[in-house]
Amino acid sequence: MTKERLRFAPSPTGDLHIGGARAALFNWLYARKTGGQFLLRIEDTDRERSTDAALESILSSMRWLGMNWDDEPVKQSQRGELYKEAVQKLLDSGAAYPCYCTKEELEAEREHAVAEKLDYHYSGKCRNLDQATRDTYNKERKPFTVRFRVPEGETSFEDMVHGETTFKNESIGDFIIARPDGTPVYLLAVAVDDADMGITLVMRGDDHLSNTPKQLMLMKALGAAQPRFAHLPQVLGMDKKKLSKRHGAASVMEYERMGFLSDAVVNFIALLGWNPGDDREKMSLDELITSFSIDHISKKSGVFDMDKLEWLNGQYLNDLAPEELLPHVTKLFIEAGYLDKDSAETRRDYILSIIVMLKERCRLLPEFVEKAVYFFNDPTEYDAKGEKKQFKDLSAADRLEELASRFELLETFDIASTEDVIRNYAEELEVGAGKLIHPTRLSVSGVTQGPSLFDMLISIGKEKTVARMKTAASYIRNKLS
RNA sequence: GUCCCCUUCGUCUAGUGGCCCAGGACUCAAGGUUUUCAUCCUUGCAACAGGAGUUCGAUUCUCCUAGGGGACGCCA
Repeated sequence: MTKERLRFAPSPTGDLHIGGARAALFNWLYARKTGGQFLLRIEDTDRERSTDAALESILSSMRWLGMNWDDEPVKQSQRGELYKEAVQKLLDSGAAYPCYCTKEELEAEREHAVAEKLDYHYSGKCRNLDQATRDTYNKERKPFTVRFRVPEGETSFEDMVHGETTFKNESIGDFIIARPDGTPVYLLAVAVDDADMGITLVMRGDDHLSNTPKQLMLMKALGAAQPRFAHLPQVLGMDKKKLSKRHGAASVMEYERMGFLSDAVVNFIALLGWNPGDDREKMSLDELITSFSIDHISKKSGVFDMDKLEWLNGQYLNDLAPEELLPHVTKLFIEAGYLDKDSAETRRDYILSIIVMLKERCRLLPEFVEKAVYFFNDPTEYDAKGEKKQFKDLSAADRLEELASRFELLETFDIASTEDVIRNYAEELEVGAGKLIHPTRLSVSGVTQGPSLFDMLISIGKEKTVARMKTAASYIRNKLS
């Protein structure tokens, strides 16, 4: 069996879209699974909208997601000759013809059809022009586009996800394949490139389903081998409309910025319109490769559910070893001003301990920053609700001060000793330990929730713990006097 | 308008004629664990678009209707 050759063909007019990323991923997975080739083709024939920056952004998103490609990416803008030859070949064989209709004329035709509620196709006005007329037009240097002469009959193909799909050719009007300046139009470029690149399987969005017969006809007329097709369902936003900027985040880059892990994003995207055939949800890249199969691709378009992505990301965050999280979290801490580069080195163990305490409490990377403030800064204010409950009278201040001084006397400030202090004092006061734990937490962290109090205290250290408790005590006295 | 595609819980989905008064996951709700929060565990709510067939039997097959999407560009 010959090796499969697949391709992803983005047009560099913006960042890598979630839908595009999914198409790329499926192609990549299939290529890697079958030991085939995964090629990149940059569809930049629209010079107006294509930019190098967009191309770079797309490539970097692909790298971030963990996809690599074989060979150098092919750029359509550099293959003008190839398309010209193909157009000439089609012209010579009579499979295509020059069309001298102007944009205005065509526009009028179209408007007329719409007004009359008629099915619009190109009228075929220039289809059977005699040679004499063409000669005169050419002598006048009348600009012309090249149109493909759609043959009679029907075009059908076996789509690997939709099954046999048939189009009547009469429902397809003669379409333009080259502009007056000789540049090719999408349909032609794709047909020529897929043939030239030896693509064996085209996997792309199902918005291309009705383009497929046109490409097939072109390839046939060109005498090229035809690839197989697999059309992927659309990715929709929560409102069931095509995912776009208005849905908040439509590009891969935005998810990176929001603090998602690439593995979680890939995993989630893979499950959009595909399933492994069993109940697995959290899957590594390798698992995805071995499990991937086209017959588990869905026909139904799917909604991008951010809640589920966040949940998945939380699973990844929680399952990752602290060491693996270290670079990500350190970077964010530096950005937040908690650390500088040097102290990040020396305080490695401290950061690691914070990660251990917080990772099961976070779903997104940036949550580490907000949840870790008090590991770096003294609280500047106290949670309002907590304050109302824990700092409501002078005895709260007394207790904090008493605890602080008992902590101060401790020779070893560890989990066992701090817990002893709290529990013993609670017993003396004949109250539950919670009565001391909650105010202590609030005084040291400023918030009412977080990791185990004792873990937190020893991590912050005796000195700071004591100081913060004393500060809180005088804060209470001040407020109540 | 014409052609093509699609239709299972709010969402992602399993299901290829009996195992389905439809299973899993997210969300939500309730309970348990926990010093708090989170994690984790348990339980619950919640769907085969509608109608005709075919069949002993349809979520699964056929047809029709409705709804949604795509194409009909000198955009890709």
